[in-house]
Formats: sequence, C-alpha cells, structure tokens
Amino acid sequence: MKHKATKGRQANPPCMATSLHVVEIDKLKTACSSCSLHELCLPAGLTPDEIKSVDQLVNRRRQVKRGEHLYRSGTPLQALYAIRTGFMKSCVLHEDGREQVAGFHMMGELMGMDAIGTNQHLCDAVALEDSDVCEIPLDDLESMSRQIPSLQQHFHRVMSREIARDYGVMLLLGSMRAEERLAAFLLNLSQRFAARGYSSTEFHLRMTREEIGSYLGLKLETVSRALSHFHAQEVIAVQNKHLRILKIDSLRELVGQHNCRA
Amino acid sequence: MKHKATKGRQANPPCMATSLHVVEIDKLKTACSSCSLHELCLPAGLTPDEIKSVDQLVNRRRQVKRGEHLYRSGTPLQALYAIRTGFMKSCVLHEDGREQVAGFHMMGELMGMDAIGTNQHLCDAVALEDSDVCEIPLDDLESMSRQIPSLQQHFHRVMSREIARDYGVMLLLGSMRAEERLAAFLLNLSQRFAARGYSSTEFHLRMTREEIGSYLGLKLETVSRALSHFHAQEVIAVQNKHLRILKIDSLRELVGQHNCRA
DNA sequence: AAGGCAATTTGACGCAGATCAAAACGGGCG
DNA sequence: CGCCCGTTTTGATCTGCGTCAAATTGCCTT
Repeated sequence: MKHKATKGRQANPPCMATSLHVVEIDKLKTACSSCSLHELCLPAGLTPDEIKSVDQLVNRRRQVKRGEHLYRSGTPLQALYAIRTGFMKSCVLHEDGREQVAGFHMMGELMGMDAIGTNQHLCDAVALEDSDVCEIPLDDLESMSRQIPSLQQHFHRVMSREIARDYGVMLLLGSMRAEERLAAFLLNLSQRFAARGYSSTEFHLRMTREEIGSYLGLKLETVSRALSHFHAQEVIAVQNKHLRILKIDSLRELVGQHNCRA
Repeated sequence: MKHKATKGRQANPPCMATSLHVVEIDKLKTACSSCSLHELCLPAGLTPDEIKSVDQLVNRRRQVKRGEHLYRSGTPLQALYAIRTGFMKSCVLHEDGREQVAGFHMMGELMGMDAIGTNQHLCDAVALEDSDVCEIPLDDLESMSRQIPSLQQHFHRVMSREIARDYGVMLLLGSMRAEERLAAFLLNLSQRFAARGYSSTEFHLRMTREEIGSYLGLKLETVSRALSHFHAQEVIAVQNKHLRILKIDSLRELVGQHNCRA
C-alpha cells in the first residue's frame, strides 16, 4: 500500500500474446515511443526522452479477445490499462446482479482509474472486439510521475477528463429525452473516431442495441426505434451495426434543444 | 501551463474573511495541522510532519455566503477547493441555459477536479449555506505531491473516488425508479453525515426539492411525492427541510430491489 | 446450404413520472 | 405583527418510454 520506488520491471514475462515473432514481442515492449497513439494516450505532450522513460512503465501488453474480461468488479487493482487497439465497455454492477454500461472505450483511452480509490475494481471491463491493452502498474506510474512533472500533469488531466465525461453522462441521463440521448451518443462516437483518424461520419457500432440502451438509460427497443426514426428522417443511415451520419447538424440541433424534462 | 516548482506562497494576502481577529486569521493560515477534518480531507493518512508541509499549500481561505458562487462554469481553474465548513452544490450547464445539479458537497470534500483536464471549470459551484473553503493551487499541490508520495497517492485516490461516485450516480440515473433514487440519495447523505460525526438518522436538507430533483433526474413534484410516501409509510419523518430516518433498513431494501428498468 | 440462436425491428398497450394547476405553508422583511 | 414571495404539497391529467409479443434478419456452426 505504501509507495514503492520500483522503476521498470524488465524481469517480467514478456507478454501473453500468443502467436507473435520474437521481434514483434520486442517491439511490444518498447511501447510508447513507437506507438502511433502517444499523442492521444498517457504520454501526450512529453518530450521524446520523457517518452523513453515512460516506455519502462508499459512493460506488458495483454490481448483480450472479444467477450473476455480485462478485469472484473471486486478484483484488486493490478494496473491501469491503456487501450492500444480494440474496443471495450465497462459495466457497473448492481448488488442484485443487474448491470449498467458505464462507458465505451477505444484506443488511446485509459481504463481502471475508478479502482484507485479503493484498490478494487468497481466495474467489469469487457472487450467488444479483440483488443490489445498496455498494462501500467499504478505504483510505477506514480513514482515516474514524481520524476516527470509533465507526465504527472498529464495523468491528472486524464483523470479529470474522465470526471468531466461522467458529468456529461449524468447530464444526458438526468435531463435528455431518448432521441437527444442517442444523438449525443452518436456525436460523441463520431468525434472520438475523428480524433483517431477514422471517419467521423461512417463507422461500425461495436456494441449491441441493448448495450447502447444500458449506457443511455433506455431499453433496447427504444434505441432501435430512435435509430429507425433517424433513419426515416435521413439523418443517419443504419444497417445493423453499420452507421453513417448523413446530417450531422440535425443531430447537433437535437442535442441542443431540450423540449422536455426541464 | 508547464509545471512551476512554486512551493508555498507566503506572500499572498491573508484571506478574504471579513470580521476576524488577527489571531484567527493566523490560525486560518496554519490550516490542516489544526483542522479537525484532516482525516477526511486531502491530508488523510499523512504523518504530522507531512501535514505541516501541506499547510503551505492551503495559503488562503475563502468564505462563500449562501447563494454565492465559488466558481463558475467556463472560468479558468484557479485552484482546487477543500470545504472546511458549509454545504455546496455543483451544477453542470446545458448549452441552452438549463442546468443540472451534478453533486452536493460537504466538509472535507474537494471540489474543482473536473476542471484540471481543460483548465476551465465545467460547473458552477454554489454555496447552499454560508461556507468556508481552503484554496489549494493545483501547481502547488502537484509539486508537493512530487515530494510527498503519500500525498500524491491520496490525491489520486480522492480523484478516483470522485469517478467512482459518478459511476454510482450514473447507475442511479440510468436504472433506478424514482423512489429508489431518493432512497439511495438519503442513504448517501446519511452515511456522509455519519462519517463527519453528525447524526446519520436526523439532519437538515440544505437543498430544495427542485435541487434534489435535478440531481436525481426527477421533477420536484416527484421528489415531494416520494418523500410524502416514505413519510406515510413511516420510513422517514420529514417536515420541510428537517429529515429523520426512521427505518433505515427499509430504505436499503428499496435500493436493493430493481422492480423496473432492467 | 441448412439450422439455430442471438440481435433487431415493429406493433400494441400500460404505467411511472412529467405537466398543469391550485392551495397551503414558511420564513424574511418592512 | 402581518405581508409577500418562494417553497412545498397534493390532485388531475397527459405522454414518453417501458413492457410484452411476434416477426424478421443476420451470423455462426455443423
């Protein structure tokens, strides 16, 4: 529980990847410097030298197959995880076994921060497609951020942004109507895909309608109906999980105006 | 924007307190060491020596009268604030001017963490009763937490707990019925008052029904009706803002069972 | 290619909670 | 003390979304 000044852990087993060449495994270890995500991820804004130091933090990568858990609620916090590729959800669990999706996470995002306070994970993290995450032991991150102020600062920003995101979700759940929620959700996805260099108007929904509904505080039927309605209005084009935004401004207008639920 | 190794700011104007003796002003400056909240607040778990160092962080105290703002949405982040006495709310603002209560805050709690990511406050912070807060400049907190690992660790825990709290609110807003939400809310208040040495069963609601409703994603009439219903069942006794919990277990049962909204 | 299961869509209906309205209450101020 | 205004309560009605149900589609397995 006390701070350990562990600095790098070269002795760890290389990784759990299954069928990779040695060369690739080696590349895996020198993560951040060569990672295309370092402008989005934890090392954002660091100098190349600093990023080299951060490489030592990410000593292990882990593959999580579609449907598998990265961690489970109640489990002790082992590390934080940065998503390198793939798509995940986190679910908060009710005492009575029911669950609610608390967020969807894509590459460059950090998961597990909710567990720092109690050292126990509060949610399940489940891969919605085959994913690849970097394991970042918290102790190491803390000791390194004592040495690299800009890393420390960036880590704080990342945590803070998670809080800000949560406030946005609270707003959505507390005061938006079904179609507004869905519009806000689609705009959010769009923007995040765009930030990663993907199309902001055409993408694949990796989650089911039920998962979208759980996240938005709606039933799957309502999600389906709202999508159909948007489709009928030609605001979007949906076919199963493939989605294209046709009139992004219409979505924006929808989110802006709160007809109901003052 | 870069880290400044500022360490203490003894030169600041003492404080904005209005009618205090010099002795008291002086006492105000040596905040944490003599503060009865240090087990709840930021210095929790530090050694007496470490707390002395932390005293330098809290170089200013600020009084916020009932109804006044501590900070406003959009304003640049000046500092984090630890509540010493009083009671506050934070409100997220819609673009269209509508607002939603994102949280209620009581003594020992830290406010402003949502602003670290963008350096801009995301919510308004308003005092619901005359309050007294400690100003903690973020730069100073960061530089000191580089020197005192247990401070760093505790700060991370505090931020993480805010994230965990938000997840709880998301759960509440996304999947509980009106009376469950209210029960969860009352239990939460009860527990937080208890942690501060106040009665867990009898307290004063400092916020209006409308503010409760805003926080819980309900209309004030619904809040009022739910309170009346609990009262009729003799689960609680409410008179205006005075509230007594008579059957705390009934409230707990209510939160446990999710009749609706799977 | 066929079969089966999960996901999705669509319709009909009901209800929790929003909305509208009005009365009662309480607290601060002249 | 009494007035005024914001807060709260309570009732009546309306509606968005949940619930139930059934048909359709797509995907994965054999």
